Amino acid sequence: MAEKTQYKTRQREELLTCLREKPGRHFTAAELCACFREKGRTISAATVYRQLERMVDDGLVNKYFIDENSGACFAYIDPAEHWGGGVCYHCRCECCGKLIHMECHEIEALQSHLLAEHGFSVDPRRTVFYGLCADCREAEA
Amino acid sequence: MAEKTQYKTRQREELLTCLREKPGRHFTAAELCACFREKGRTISAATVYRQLERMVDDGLVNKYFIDENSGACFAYIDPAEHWGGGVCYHCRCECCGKLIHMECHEIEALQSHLLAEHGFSVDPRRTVFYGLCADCREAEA
DNA sequence: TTGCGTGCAAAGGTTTTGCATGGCA
DNA sequence: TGCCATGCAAAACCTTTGCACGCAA
Repeated sequence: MAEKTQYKTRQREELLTCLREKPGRHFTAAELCACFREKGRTISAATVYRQLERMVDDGLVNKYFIDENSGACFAYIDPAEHWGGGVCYHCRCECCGKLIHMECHEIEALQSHLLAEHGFSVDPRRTVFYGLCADCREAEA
Repeated sequence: MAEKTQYKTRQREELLTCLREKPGRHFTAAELCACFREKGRTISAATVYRQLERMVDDGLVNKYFIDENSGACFAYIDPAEHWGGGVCYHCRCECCGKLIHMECHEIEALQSHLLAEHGFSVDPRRTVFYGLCADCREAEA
């Protein structure tokens, strides 16, 4: 992956810090820019995108397409907390719109099954389970 | 869902015709506009988006995000393929766009697990597994 | 010093919105 | 007739790109 020399610039380091501060949480590019602004630091949107693209290539960060109304999301892959590649799945409640992060062995097992028995390799970055969350199911009853 | 009166306009009917002509195939908004142009018919992009949004709300059409570099895709939901008896899930190949219909006990088992252990009730009609099909995985290797 | 990274601004594409007009029921 | 849908254009967005300058090694 990381074929080219990589400089340790201030922007790159602070970007990684922002991402690592909330492990498992996903950020849009705009949210990361805001994260810099809150700390009185600066970064340009172009740099955010360029660095994130590189981090995705290097396997440091995952890119998700979850929310149809905003852009792509990025999340740091915590090697300590994540098992099996550091990917979590997402569930979207059709009723309240809530997004649920889920690390679940059964989903991982299904992923293996689909690959082994159906030849289909699931991409967790884009796969979202749609349905009803516990709160909304309760409210409906 | 369909709360408001819905007029049968020329544009709406022809849009549905375009979508139904190639069942299971997904179209971008731009492709649908092109589809009209080829037939010597006209429609504005705004109308395409407004009608598609409504069709998604009404459960006539699914909205997909397959290609990160182009926009959203829309596909007509063939009622014949969605019988009431068995649970049918869909897998979408991100590479060739193929839609795979799948009846799989493991997926249903996962569905039960998510409901029992996580309180999340999956909606199979809207949930799509994105990834790579067997053919495209082979081609990549 | 060398060449990669950055910022800025402009361009690219997709999708949404405001407003006047047109058309269905 | 009363609304709703449409078309057009502009705007809003997200993301990429070109170019000159700055900075890490």
